[in-house]
Amino acid sequence: MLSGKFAITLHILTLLSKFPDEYLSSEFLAGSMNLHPVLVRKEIANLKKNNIVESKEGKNGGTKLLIPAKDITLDTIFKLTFEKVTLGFSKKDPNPNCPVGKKINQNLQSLYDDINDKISNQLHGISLMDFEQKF
Amino acid sequence: MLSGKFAITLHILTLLSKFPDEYLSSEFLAGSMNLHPVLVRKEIANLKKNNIVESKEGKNGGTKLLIPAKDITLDTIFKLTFEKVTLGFSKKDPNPNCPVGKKINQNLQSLYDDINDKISNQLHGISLMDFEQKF
DNA sequence: TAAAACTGTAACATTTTAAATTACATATAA
DNA sequence: TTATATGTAATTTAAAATGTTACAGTTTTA
Repeated sequence: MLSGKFAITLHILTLLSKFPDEYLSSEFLAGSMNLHPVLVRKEIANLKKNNIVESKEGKNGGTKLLIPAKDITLDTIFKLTFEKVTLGFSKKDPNPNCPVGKKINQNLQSLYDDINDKISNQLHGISLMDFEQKF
Repeated sequence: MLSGKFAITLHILTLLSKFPDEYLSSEFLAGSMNLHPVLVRKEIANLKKNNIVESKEGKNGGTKLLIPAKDITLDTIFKLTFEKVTLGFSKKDPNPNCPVGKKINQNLQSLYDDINDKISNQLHGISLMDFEQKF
Protein backbone atom coordinates (compact mmCIF):
# COMPACT_ATOMS: atom_id res chain seq x y z
CA MET A 1 0.00 0.00 0.00
CA LEU A 2 1.43 3.26 -1.07
CA SER A 3 -0.70 4.89 -3.66
CA GLY A 4 -3.91 4.84 -1.70
CA LYS A 5 -2.79 5.46 1.85
CA PHE A 6 -3.09 9.23 1.97
CA ALA A 7 -6.45 9.24 0.19
CA ILE A 8 -7.92 6.50 2.34
CA THR A 9 -6.67 8.03 5.57
CA LEU A 10 -8.01 11.43 4.62
CA HIS A 11 -11.34 9.85 3.73
CA ILE A 12 -11.50 8.12 7.11
CA LEU A 13 -10.62 11.31 8.96
CA THR A 14 -13.16 13.31 7.02
CA LEU A 15 -15.88 10.90 8.08
CA LEU A 16 -14.67 10.92 11.68
CA SER A 17 -14.70 14.68 11.72
CA LYS A 18 -18.31 14.70 10.50
CA PHE A 19 -19.31 12.69 13.57
CA PRO A 20 -16.77 13.76 16.19
CA ASP A 21 -18.70 12.30 19.12
CA GLU A 22 -19.42 8.82 17.76
CA TYR A 23 -17.39 5.67 17.48
CA LEU A 24 -17.60 4.70 13.82
CA SER A 25 -17.01 1.07 12.90
CA SER A 26 -14.51 -0.01 10.27
CA GLU A 27 -17.42 -1.65 8.48
CA PHE A 28 -19.26 1.64 8.23
CA LEU A 29 -16.16 3.53 7.13
CA ALA A 30 -15.32 0.84 4.59
CA GLY A 31 -18.85 1.20 3.22
CA SER A 32 -18.27 4.79 2.28
CA MET A 33 -15.08 3.86 0.48
CA ASN A 34 -16.27 0.57 -0.96
CA LEU A 35 -13.26 -1.03 0.62
CA HIS A 36 -12.43 -4.03 2.75
CA PRO A 37 -12.77 -3.28 6.49
CA VAL A 38 -9.39 -4.86 7.18
CA LEU A 39 -7.77 -2.27 4.97
CA VAL A 40 -9.51 0.47 6.89
CA ARG A 41 -8.36 -0.96 10.21
CA LYS A 42 -4.80 -1.04 8.95
CA GLU A 43 -4.91 2.67 8.26
CA ILE A 44 -6.60 3.29 11.56
CA ALA A 45 -3.78 1.41 13.29
CA ASN A 46 -1.41 3.96 11.81
CA LEU A 47 -3.54 6.85 13.05
CA LYS A 48 -3.73 5.35 16.53
CA LYS A 49 0.02 4.90 16.65
CA ASN A 50 0.27 8.64 16.10
CA ASN A 51 -2.43 9.56 18.61
CA ILE A 52 -4.77 11.08 16.08
CA VAL A 53 -7.66 8.72 16.85
CA GLU A 54 -8.67 6.19 19.47
CA SER A 55 -10.52 2.93 19.02
CA LYS A 56 -12.83 0.94 21.21
CA GLU A 57 -12.98 -2.82 20.77
CA GLY A 58 -15.99 -5.04 21.17
CA LYS A 59 -19.64 -4.50 20.47
CA ASN A 60 -20.58 -0.92 19.58
CA GLY A 61 -16.88 -0.29 19.21
CA GLY A 62 -15.25 1.81 16.55
CA THR A 63 -12.98 4.78 16.12
CA LYS A 64 -13.18 8.48 16.89
CA LEU A 65 -10.92 11.52 16.67
CA LEU A 66 -8.69 12.37 19.61
CA ILE A 67 -7.94 15.87 18.31
CA PRO A 68 -10.25 18.59 16.96
CA ALA A 69 -10.33 18.64 13.16
CA LYS A 70 -9.19 22.24 13.12
CA ASP A 71 -5.93 21.19 14.78
CA ILE A 72 -5.03 18.49 12.26
CA THR A 73 -3.35 19.74 9.11
CA LEU A 74 -3.15 17.89 5.83
CA ASP A 75 0.61 18.05 6.21
CA THR A 76 0.34 15.93 9.33
CA ILE A 77 -1.66 13.36 7.40
CA PHE A 78 0.78 13.59 4.50
CA LYS A 79 3.73 12.84 6.75
CA LEU A 80 1.88 9.96 8.38
CA THR A 81 0.92 8.26 5.16
CA PHE A 82 3.33 9.19 2.43
CA GLU A 83 7.03 8.49 2.24
CA LYS A 84 8.02 11.37 0.06
CA VAL A 85 6.82 12.80 -3.19
CA THR A 86 9.32 11.96 -5.91
CA LEU A 87 9.46 12.18 -9.64
CA GLY A 88 11.24 8.83 -9.51
CA PHE A 89 14.66 7.29 -9.68
CA SER A 90 16.05 4.74 -12.05
CA LYS A 91 15.81 1.32 -10.50
CA LYS A 92 19.31 0.39 -11.47
CA ASP A 93 22.32 1.90 -9.75
CA PRO A 94 23.97 4.24 -12.22
CA ASN A 95 27.56 3.88 -13.38
CA PRO A 96 29.84 5.39 -10.71
CA ASN A 97 32.59 5.88 -13.28
CA CYS A 98 30.52 8.40 -15.19
CA PRO A 99 30.50 11.89 -13.68
CA VAL A 100 26.77 12.14 -14.31
CA GLY A 101 26.01 8.63 -13.12
CA LYS A 102 28.01 9.24 -9.98
CA LYS A 103 25.95 12.21 -8.85
CA ILE A 104 22.58 11.89 -10.55
CA ASN A 105 20.74 10.40 -7.60
CA GLN A 106 22.04 12.91 -5.15
CA ASN A 107 21.04 15.77 -7.43
CA LEU A 108 17.61 14.29 -8.03
CA GLN A 109 17.14 13.80 -4.32
CA SER A 110 17.97 17.39 -3.60
CA LEU A 111 15.47 18.50 -6.23
CA TYR A 112 12.80 16.25 -4.74
CA ASP A 113 13.55 17.50 -1.25
CA ASP A 114 12.80 21.02 -2.42
CA ILE A 115 9.54 19.85 -3.94
CA ASN A 116 8.53 18.15 -0.69
CA ASP A 117 9.23 21.28 1.27
CA LYS A 118 6.88 23.22 -0.98
CA ILE A 119 4.17 20.61 -0.69
CA SER A 120 4.46 20.40 3.09
CA ASN A 121 4.24 24.11 3.29
CA GLN A 122 1.11 24.19 1.21
CA LEU A 123 -0.58 21.33 3.08
CA HIS A 124 0.29 22.88 6.41
CA GLY A 125 -2.11 25.68 5.54
CA ILE A 126 -5.11 23.36 5.19
CA SER A 127 -6.78 21.82 8.23
CA LEU A 128 -8.92 18.71 8.29
CA MET A 129 -11.79 21.04 9.18
CA ASP A 130 -11.17 23.11 6.04
CA PHE A 131 -11.22 19.95 3.99
CA GLU A 132 -14.26 18.46 5.69
CA GLN A 133 -16.24 21.61 4.95
CA LYS A 134 -15.99 20.98 1.23
CA PHE A 135 -18.49 18.14 1.62
CA MET B 1 7.39 2.76 -16.98
CA LEU B 2 6.24 5.46 -14.69
CA SER B 3 8.48 5.83 -11.73
CA GLY B 4 11.73 6.05 -13.65
CA LYS B 5 10.75 8.06 -16.69
CA PHE B 6 11.53 11.54 -15.44
CA ALA B 7 14.84 10.47 -13.87
CA ILE B 8 15.99 8.53 -16.91
CA THR B 9 15.01 11.27 -19.32
CA LEU B 10 16.75 13.91 -17.23
CA HIS B 11 19.83 11.70 -17.08
CA ILE B 12 19.84 11.32 -20.85
CA LEU B 13 19.40 15.04 -21.38
CA THR B 14 22.15 15.87 -18.91
CA LEU B 15 24.55 13.70 -20.86
CA LEU B 16 23.43 15.17 -24.17
CA SER B 17 23.92 18.67 -22.84
CA LYS B 18 27.48 17.77 -21.80
CA PHE B 19 28.28 16.91 -25.42
CA PRO B 20 25.94 19.17 -27.39
CA ASP B 21 27.73 18.66 -30.70
CA GLU B 22 27.98 14.88 -30.74
CA TYR B 23 25.55 12.14 -31.55
CA LEU B 24 25.59 9.86 -28.52
CA SER B 25 24.53 6.25 -28.98
CA SER B 26 21.86 4.60 -26.86
CA GLU B 27 24.51 2.07 -25.87
CA PHE B 28 26.75 4.81 -24.49
CA LEU B 29 23.89 6.51 -22.68
CA ALA B 30 22.68 3.20 -21.27
CA GLY B 31 26.21 2.59 -19.98
CA SER B 32 26.06 5.65 -17.76
CA MET B 33 22.75 4.52 -16.34
CA ASN B 34 23.49 0.82 -16.22
CA LEU B 35 20.32 0.30 -18.20
CA HIS B 36 19.19 -1.61 -21.26
CA PRO B 37 19.69 0.40 -24.49
CA VAL B 38 16.16 -0.39 -25.60
CA LEU B 39 14.82 1.38 -22.54
CA VAL B 40 16.90 4.40 -23.38
CA ARG B 41 15.66 4.43 -26.95
CA LYS B 42 12.08 4.32 -25.69
CA GLU B 43 12.63 7.51 -23.72
CA ILE B 44 14.46 9.07 -26.63
CA ALA B 45 11.45 8.31 -28.83
CA ASN B 46 9.40 10.44 -26.46
CA LEU B 47 11.90 13.29 -26.62
CA LYS B 48 11.96 13.16 -30.41
CA LYS B 49 8.20 13.26 -30.57
CA ASN B 50 8.42 16.53 -28.71
CA ASN B 51 11.26 17.98 -30.77
CA ILE B 52 13.72 18.15 -27.92
CA VAL B 53 16.30 15.91 -29.58
CA GLU B 54 17.02 14.40 -32.96
CA SER B 55 18.43 11.00 -33.78
CA LYS B 56 20.51 9.72 -36.63
CA GLU B 57 20.16 6.09 -37.61
CA GLY B 58 22.87 3.82 -38.91
CA LYS B 59 26.56 3.62 -38.21
CA ASN B 60 27.91 6.48 -36.08
CA GLY B 61 24.33 7.35 -35.37
CA GLY B 62 22.91 8.47 -32.06
CA THR B 63 21.04 11.33 -30.49
CA LYS B 64 21.73 15.01 -29.86
CA LEU B 65 19.89 18.02 -28.48
CA LEU B 66 17.84 20.16 -30.85
CA ILE B 67 17.50 23.00 -28.36
CA PRO B 68 20.13 24.72 -26.17
CA ALA B 69 20.16 23.38 -22.63
CA LYS B 70 19.47 26.82 -21.24
CA ASP B 71 16.14 26.88 -23.07
CA ILE B 72 14.87 23.59 -21.69
CA THR B 73 13.28 23.80 -18.25
CA LEU B 74 12.79 20.93 -15.86
CA ASP B 75 9.10 21.69 -16.06
CA THR B 76 9.15 20.83 -19.75
CA ILE B 77 10.77 17.50 -18.94
CA PHE B 78 8.32 16.96 -16.09
CA LYS B 79 5.34 17.47 -18.37
CA LEU B 80 6.84 15.16 -20.98
CA THR B 81 7.50 12.31 -18.62
CA PHE B 82 5.16 12.49 -15.69
CA GLU B 83 1.42 12.24 -15.68
CA LYS B 84 0.75 14.25 -12.56
CA VAL B 85 2.04 14.24 -9.06
CA THR B 86 -0.59 12.80 -6.77
CA LEU B 87 -0.81 11.65 -3.22
CA GLY B 88 -2.97 8.84 -4.51
CA PHE B 89 -6.57 7.81 -4.86
CA SER B 90 -8.32 4.75 -3.57
CA LYS B 91 -8.47 2.13 -6.27
CA LYS B 92 -12.10 1.38 -5.64
CA ASP B 93 -14.84 3.80 -6.62
CA PRO B 94 -16.25 5.25 -3.42
CA ASN B 95 -19.88 4.96 -2.41
CA PRO B 96 -21.89 7.60 -4.28
CA ASN B 97 -24.63 7.48 -1.65
CA CYS B 98 -22.29 8.83 0.99
CA PRO B 99 -21.80 12.61 0.86
CA VAL B 100 -18.09 12.14 1.46
CA GLY B 101 -17.74 9.23 -0.95
CA LYS B 102 -19.56 11.20 -3.60
CA LYS B 103 -17.11 14.09 -3.60
CA ILE B 104 -13.87 12.73 -2.21
CA ASN B 105 -12.15 12.21 -5.54
CA GLN B 106 -13.05 15.58 -6.89
CA ASN B 107 -11.78 17.27 -3.73
CA LEU B 108 -8.57 15.24 -3.78
CA GLN B 109 -8.06 16.08 -7.43
CA SER B 110 -8.43 19.76 -6.77
CA LEU B 111 -5.87 19.51 -3.97
CA TYR B 112 -3.47 17.63 -6.24
CA ASP B 113 -3.96 20.16 -9.01
CA ASP B 114 -2.81 22.89 -6.66
CA ILE B 115 0.23 20.82 -5.75
CA ASN B 116 1.10 20.31 -9.40
CA ASP B 117 0.86 24.01 -10.08
CA LYS B 118 3.37 24.66 -7.33
CA ILE B 119 5.74 22.01 -8.63
CA SER B 120 5.51 23.23 -12.22
CA ASN B 121 6.21 26.71 -11.06
CA GLN B 122 9.27 25.61 -9.17
CA LEU B 123 10.61 23.44 -11.99
CA HIS B 124 10.05 26.19 -14.50
CA GLY B 125 12.76 28.16 -12.75
CA ILE B 126 15.41 25.48 -13.34
CA SER B 127 16.94 24.98 -16.78
CA LEU B 128 18.65 21.86 -18.02
CA MET B 129 21.81 23.95 -18.09
CA ASP B 130 21.40 24.79 -14.40
CA PHE B 131 20.99 21.13 -13.64
CA GLU B 132 23.87 20.00 -15.85
CA GLN B 133 26.21 22.37 -14.08
CA LYS B 134 25.79 20.48 -10.83
CA PHE B 135 27.93 17.69 -12.29
C1' DT C 1 27.90 -3.92 -52.52
C1' DA C 2 28.63 -6.10 -48.25
C1' DA C 3 29.81 -5.75 -43.42
C1' DA C 4 29.43 -3.20 -39.25
C1' DA C 5 27.18 -0.27 -36.22
C1' DC C 6 23.46 2.00 -35.32
C1' DT C 7 18.09 3.19 -34.45
C1' DG C 8 13.00 1.75 -34.05
C1' DT C 9 9.60 -1.01 -32.16
C1' DA C 10 6.63 -4.83 -31.16
C1' DA C 11 6.09 -8.69 -28.39
C1' DC C 12 7.04 -11.08 -24.53
C1' DA C 13 8.87 -12.30 -19.83
C1' DT C 14 10.03 -11.09 -15.30
C1' DT C 15 9.88 -8.72 -11.10
C1' DT C 16 7.92 -5.84 -7.87
C1' DT C 17 4.36 -3.69 -5.42
C1' DA C 18 -0.19 -2.62 -4.21
C1' DA C 19 -4.44 -4.35 -2.89
C1' DA C 20 -7.60 -7.62 -1.27
C1' DT C 21 -8.86 -11.54 1.35
C1' DT C 22 -8.85 -15.11 4.78
C1' DA C 23 -8.41 -16.63 9.20
C1' DC C 24 -8.55 -16.29 13.72
C1' DA C 25 -7.52 -14.32 18.38
C1' DT C 26 -9.29 -10.91 21.58
C1' DA C 27 -12.53 -7.50 23.62
C1' DT C 28 -17.03 -5.63 25.07
C1' DA C 29 -22.01 -4.70 25.33
C1' DA C 30 -26.36 -6.29 26.24
C1' DT D 1 -23.28 -16.35 26.28
C1' DT D 2 -24.11 -14.47 21.94
C1' DA D 3 -23.49 -10.89 18.70
C1' DT D 4 -20.64 -7.45 17.17
C1' DA D 5 -16.53 -5.22 17.16
C1' DT D 6 -11.26 -4.55 16.72
C1' DG D 7 -6.22 -6.33 15.80
C1' DT D 8 -3.12 -8.42 13.02
C1' DA D 9 -0.48 -11.97 10.58
C1' DA D 10 -0.32 -14.61 6.55
C1' DT D 11 -1.53 -15.41 2.08
C1' DT D 12 -3.35 -14.64 -2.53
C1' DT D 13 -4.43 -11.96 -6.46
C1' DA D 14 -3.93 -8.43 -9.70
C1' DA D 15 -1.69 -4.72 -11.78
C1' DA D 16 2.14 -2.15 -13.15
C1' DA D 17 6.84 -1.24 -13.85
C1' DT D 18 10.87 -2.94 -15.76
C1' DG D 19 13.75 -5.65 -18.59
C1' DT D 20 14.76 -8.62 -22.68
C1' DT D 21 14.58 -10.65 -27.15
C1' DA D 22 14.10 -10.45 -31.79
C1' DC D 23 14.33 -8.48 -35.88
C1' DA D 24 13.47 -4.93 -39.54
C1' DG D 25 15.30 -0.70 -41.32
C1' DT D 26 19.14 2.89 -41.95
C1' DT D 27 23.72 4.73 -42.72
C1' DT D 28 28.73 4.68 -42.99
C1' DT D 29 32.75 2.92 -44.70
C1' DA D 30 35.93 0.00 -47.00
